[in-house]
Amino acid sequence: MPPLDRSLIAGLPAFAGLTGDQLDAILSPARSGRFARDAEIFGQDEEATAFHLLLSGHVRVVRTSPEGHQVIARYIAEGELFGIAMAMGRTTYPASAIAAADCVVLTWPNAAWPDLQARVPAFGASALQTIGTRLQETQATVMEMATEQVEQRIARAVLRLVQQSGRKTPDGIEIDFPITRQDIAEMTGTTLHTVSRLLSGWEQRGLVRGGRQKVTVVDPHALMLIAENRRKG
Amino acid sequence: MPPLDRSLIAGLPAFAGLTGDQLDAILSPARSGRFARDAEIFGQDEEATAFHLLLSGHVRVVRTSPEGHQVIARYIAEGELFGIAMAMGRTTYPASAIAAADCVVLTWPNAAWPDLQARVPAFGASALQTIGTRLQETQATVMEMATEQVEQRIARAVLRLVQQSGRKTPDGIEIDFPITRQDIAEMTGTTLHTVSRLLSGWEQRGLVRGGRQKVTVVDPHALMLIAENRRKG
DNA sequence: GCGGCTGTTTGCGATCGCGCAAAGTCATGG
DNA sequence: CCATGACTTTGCGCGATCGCAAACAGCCGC
Repeated sequence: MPPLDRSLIAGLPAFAGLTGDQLDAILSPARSGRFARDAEIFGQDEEATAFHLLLSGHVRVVRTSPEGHQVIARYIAEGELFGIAMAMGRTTYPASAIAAADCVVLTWPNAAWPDLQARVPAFGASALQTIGTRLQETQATVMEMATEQVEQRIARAVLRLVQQSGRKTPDGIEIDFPITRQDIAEMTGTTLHTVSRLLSGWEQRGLVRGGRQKVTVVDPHALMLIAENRRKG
Repeated sequence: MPPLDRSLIAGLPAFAGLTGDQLDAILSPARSGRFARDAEIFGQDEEATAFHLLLSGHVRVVRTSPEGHQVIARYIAEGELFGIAMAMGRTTYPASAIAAADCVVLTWPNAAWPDLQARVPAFGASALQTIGTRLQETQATVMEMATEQVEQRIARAVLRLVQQSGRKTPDGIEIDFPITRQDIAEMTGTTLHTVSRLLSGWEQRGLVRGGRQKVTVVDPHALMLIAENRRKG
């Protein structure tokens, strides 16, 4: 494996303020790998042998129920840790991680964790914070699913995607990795039919532009209004 | 404040295998407090100044949306940590904690965290694991809300409550703190009317026995069947 | 350039669960 | 012992969303 350069991670918020030595300590047990789109980085219920950081690309974290239903727990953006099941005492991954686009991933064997945490305490803190933030976000998702209409949830999901991975185009802001209606349905707990219908409606009203595996937001403000549109309560 | 005795926490799984000195180190910055039923232990969006451990009683963790909707994120059982927002870098509590029954709570000021973690590394690991487990559970909740019918979700919620806080009675296993239909609705993302209807139905079929702020499970196995009853997929 | 595949759109009927409304019923305090 | 309030039950109608089915459309490889 080639030696990894600290410039790979020096700019990441997770490692802000670390010394060069610390960066090297972090990188020395790491390996980097490439994953083509749709490749599985790790699978649900597989033995959790490593944890990961996404250098470039997009990763979809998917949970599959015993009945075969899939739910997209989240998309991982560049610079984020993922697959840190082991940090919380699990021996298997609770979800699968799929490359939503071509990816470059840093991987550490779990065995490196104690030493890393000892040598770079900020790394452990970063992991704790990552998990904590996700807990928050996941609970926010629960609230949405409990209290909001499908249209609001989809609006929120699209806005989140655009915010996380938006790319400006002449038409508006588009999500810069391929995403299907089915994917959006699996993020919001609905069906691709309903997503398609809603998006079509928005497109007719000029809020978004659709396309094959593509969504472009033309009028984010209008989407925000839809997301906030209270009904119950 | 009275000196706290290590026997308070010596038996808790979170502190298994610690020495007496470590237990004392953990307890020395802690204070204990009592909360009557329905008292607020901390409130959502309040400044997070402390973290807590439930010694006895039951605590309900509630999130309220800007529109005023309430969702019960979880019930805290005896021996569990809660309100550890600060560990993940937050300055305010993301939810309220209400005593669902009379409670005894240990409280540590946030300032004690770094020292504790240094002196008793297992304490930090315990916190990380607690958060990790909750993330798992919360994601499981998202899956349920995305893929299951209301009846299944209620069955699951009741089973979880019974498992966590069940008490045997001649009639069956009852939840050993007061819980309303409204509470169950807020756990499962539905309305108290629907919960009431479903529970009435179950009662007629002899699966449960209802009562004012009380649910007794007569036939857990049948409830499990309902919970697993696949429909979609 | 042409299948064939994958993803998208749309119609329609069924239904689950909600919202509203009103009537019980149990516990508590005066 | 009764009044009061909190909790629960139940009926009814409606609407959002699903499930099924079928037609369409962009993209890839041959």
